[in-house]
Amino acid sequence: MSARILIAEDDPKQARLIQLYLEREGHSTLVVGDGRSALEQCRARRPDLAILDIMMPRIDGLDVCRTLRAESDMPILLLTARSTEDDVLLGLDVGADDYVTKPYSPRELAARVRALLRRAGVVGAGNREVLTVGDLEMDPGRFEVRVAGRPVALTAKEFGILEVLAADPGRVFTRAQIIDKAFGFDHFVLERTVDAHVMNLRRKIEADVCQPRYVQTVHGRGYRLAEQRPSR
Amino acid sequence: MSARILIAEDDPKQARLIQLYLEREGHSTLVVGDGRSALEQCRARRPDLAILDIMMPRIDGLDVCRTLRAESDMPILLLTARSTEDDVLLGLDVGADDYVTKPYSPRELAARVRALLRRAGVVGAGNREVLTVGDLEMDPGRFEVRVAGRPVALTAKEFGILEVLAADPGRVFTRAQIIDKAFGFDHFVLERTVDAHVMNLRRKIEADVCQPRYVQTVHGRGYRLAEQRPSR
DNA sequence: CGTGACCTTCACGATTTCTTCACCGTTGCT
DNA sequence: AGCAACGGTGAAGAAATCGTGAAGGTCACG
Repeated sequence: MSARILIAEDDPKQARLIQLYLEREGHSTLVVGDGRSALEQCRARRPDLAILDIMMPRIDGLDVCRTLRAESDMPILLLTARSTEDDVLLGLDVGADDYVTKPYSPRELAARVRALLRRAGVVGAGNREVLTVGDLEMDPGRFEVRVAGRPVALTAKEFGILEVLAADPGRVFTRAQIIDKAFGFDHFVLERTVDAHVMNLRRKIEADVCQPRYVQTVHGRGYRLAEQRPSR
Repeated sequence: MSARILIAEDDPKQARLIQLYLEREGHSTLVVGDGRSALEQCRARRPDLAILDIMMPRIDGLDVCRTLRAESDMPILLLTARSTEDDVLLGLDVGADDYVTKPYSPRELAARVRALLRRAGVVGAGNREVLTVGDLEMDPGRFEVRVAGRPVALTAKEFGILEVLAADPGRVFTRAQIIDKAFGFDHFVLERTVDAHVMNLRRKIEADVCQPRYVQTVHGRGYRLAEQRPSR
């Protein structure tokens, strides 16, 4: 349960406090004092979670968050100095997974870190939306998929893959992207593994596996979920 | 304290924002991205409250509201993009219980949700209501559970877990979520601990522990309380 | 200060799921 | 057509997940 955590906070006292608490929980920490370092270290070290103060020299936390979010799904927790709603709104808008407003209790911070870490790796944590594509319905909250009303039992990975594809029907995802988004970004598997899952998935949801109606192969690129042409 | 709330909003960011705020208040949410899904999910899941954006694909919020209102008296809150009076009038005319104009503060939204729920008797009743799932009855106010009329003595944790699951039957909860919601946000416990409690719980409420009728395992995800198929 | 209820963790085995591999048919390019 | 890269497929070993019993710890109560 230990993780590598980046702490971006320009006030050394604050940083030390956070560091102390998190290390007591068995995590290893890395402290940086400004936004640019935060960005660099996140890219280089790929921590399991980043804690970003919003007000920082050079690049502010919001920008760092925005940039990071564009590159990865790493869990990000924002520290907002003021508890004005604008800050919170902005933070979430920018893609943060959670926020803590100062002054905070270190205990709360640690708890939220813990919660975020547990949820990391869980696909669709923030994407609990009922998706419908043609005769295919999926409900991430219930871990349920129905084809033409008939429920289908999928495994975790199969569900994850379908979820990724369904997030943007018609768009082609490479195997690398699928592994990243469905399995978690620290998952090391061969790309061919995706093929195996896709096949199992097809066997469960396709009427004719040779002529997939939903999960289609794009030769040399990857897979996609076909947009269903409403036949009416 | 907790209600099941449907959020119909086509902008994922907005949806996530609302979701985060409401879940922090202890509610359980379900997000849909278009009007048709909103209608379907409302009919199928019967949430305690629906939040509808007016501008949505497929069927707009006003129509959804009108239709829902014709079939039930579920509390409905409309999100209107523009704050023109026409919209507001139209919204209320169509049977909405309240409306919030964008841009709104999440705090305000949460407050209105609370008010609506209280008015509807969902939350105000303080969960004095007895939850019934098949032959399982639980009375959170009394800390009492009965299976087929026979009272069963549960420990605090067992009761907490059952309560979390019962808040939204059919929905799958990860062990992390269960720990957060049942034990408290700052409770530090291995996820496997949940298993132990679930087993003890099953031994008390299940006729056949190997074929759980209530608390079911979802491999790779977590646990859920089965929806009981009314054998009509 | 002993007792018992409860919570948490651990360890083992059973089961399910994941991953890889090898073989072969397809596809796309020249 | 011929070639090389690509993807489908089934099987099998590896790994993850879960159920289960038991041990140790904490706390309240008598």
